[in-house]
Amino acid sequence: METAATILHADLDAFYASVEQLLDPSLRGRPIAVGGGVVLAASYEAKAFGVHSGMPGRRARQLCPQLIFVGGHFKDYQRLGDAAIAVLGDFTPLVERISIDEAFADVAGCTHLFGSPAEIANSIRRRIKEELGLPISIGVARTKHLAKIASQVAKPDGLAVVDPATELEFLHDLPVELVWGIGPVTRARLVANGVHTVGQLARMRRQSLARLLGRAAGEKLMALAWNRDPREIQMHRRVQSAGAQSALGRQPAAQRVYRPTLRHLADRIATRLRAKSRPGRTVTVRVRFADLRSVTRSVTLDAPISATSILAEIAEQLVCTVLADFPDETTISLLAISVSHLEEHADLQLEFPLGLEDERRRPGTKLGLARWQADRAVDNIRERFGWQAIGYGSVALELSHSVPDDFRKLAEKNL
DNA sequence: TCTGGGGTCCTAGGACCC
DNA sequence: TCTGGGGTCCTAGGACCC
Repeated sequence: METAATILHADLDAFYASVEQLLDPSLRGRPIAVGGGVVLAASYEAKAFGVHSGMPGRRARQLCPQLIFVGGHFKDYQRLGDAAIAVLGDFTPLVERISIDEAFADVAGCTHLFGSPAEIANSIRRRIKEELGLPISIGVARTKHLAKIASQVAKPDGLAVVDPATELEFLHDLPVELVWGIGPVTRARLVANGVHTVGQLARMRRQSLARLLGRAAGEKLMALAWNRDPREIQMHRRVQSAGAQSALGRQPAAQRVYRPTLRHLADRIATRLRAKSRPGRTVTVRVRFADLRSVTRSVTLDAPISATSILAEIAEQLVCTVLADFPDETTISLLAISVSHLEEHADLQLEFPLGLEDERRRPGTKLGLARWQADRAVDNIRERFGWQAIGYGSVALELSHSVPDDFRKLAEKNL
């Protein structure tokens, strides 16, 4: 007996743009883009002109002269995104949120209460439309992978249910790039080998696929092409890393440029790590040069850290090694810091000896305890008076950013 | 004319240990 | 002297996703 199709994938349509059109009715039916220097989201009317997220604002205006740019109501995005996901939670606790506007749910255990999966999906869509005023597309299938594909096929504002009896016919007619994990590079490789559809992918020989894409990737894609997706709904996922980055345009590779930027990035990351008591052991920096090539350097410490100044200093050392390795590169266009190997500390007190331990291994720096206390003081002041109330000495709070900090926060996952 | 910022996972080589 | 296997961790790079 085959399993029933009980996995839902729900995806709010053009989410940020839809919220803007909800808040300001004069924007409805018109091409709009959230953002300015860069497009953060585009309405369907704008997408029809080829406008998409990540696109430079100038380019978008060229493609669509009547495009309306709106600043963005980030608090409302968070509020409405949370509310939409909460509607799913009214039907089943088995909800896995993927991002602010997207989630999986397994309704196998609640069909006796609310009807078939298709009926549940319809109820969810109706409620989100009536209560929040937002369009949402839902795919229903036997696996997460196929449910996600179905929701993409259903867009905009639609429902697609894939009957297990005919799922392979449905899947095999689709273009390969709809498969999760096939991006531009992999698609190009497949197309170069005459593989355009999921069906053609499914009929490839394992050896050919492994040669083309590597063994693990090949096996994974072959499984998905036959709709063998073993992934289950995961309600609570722990995040593996926390990072921040800043595009710089074109700046000289000089300390007066990278020091304040790294301080700012380290400040943002370390504050999050301390707030969740999740210090990390591995620090990675990425330096992107003017030609968009990027280089990474990382170091894994004996003990986890979450102190702003320590993170900033390690990051600066790593950036120095990059610049020393590439002496001909005099212009940088982006700096990034990421902290991984995150540990879990129930109590921040545990980091006391670790700060001292770090001190022991890196003699000549200031006392770790003092740094820890300084961070706690800054955290406390910010908790009471806001982020801008206080900063570290050489951190440039007034750094100009192409993307507002409020938008960045939306993308942060809970540690 | 150069895509911003937050993430995940995989690969391959080398160090090191048994 | 040359040969071998297996496992873990670290590092650098790359593809992909939202």
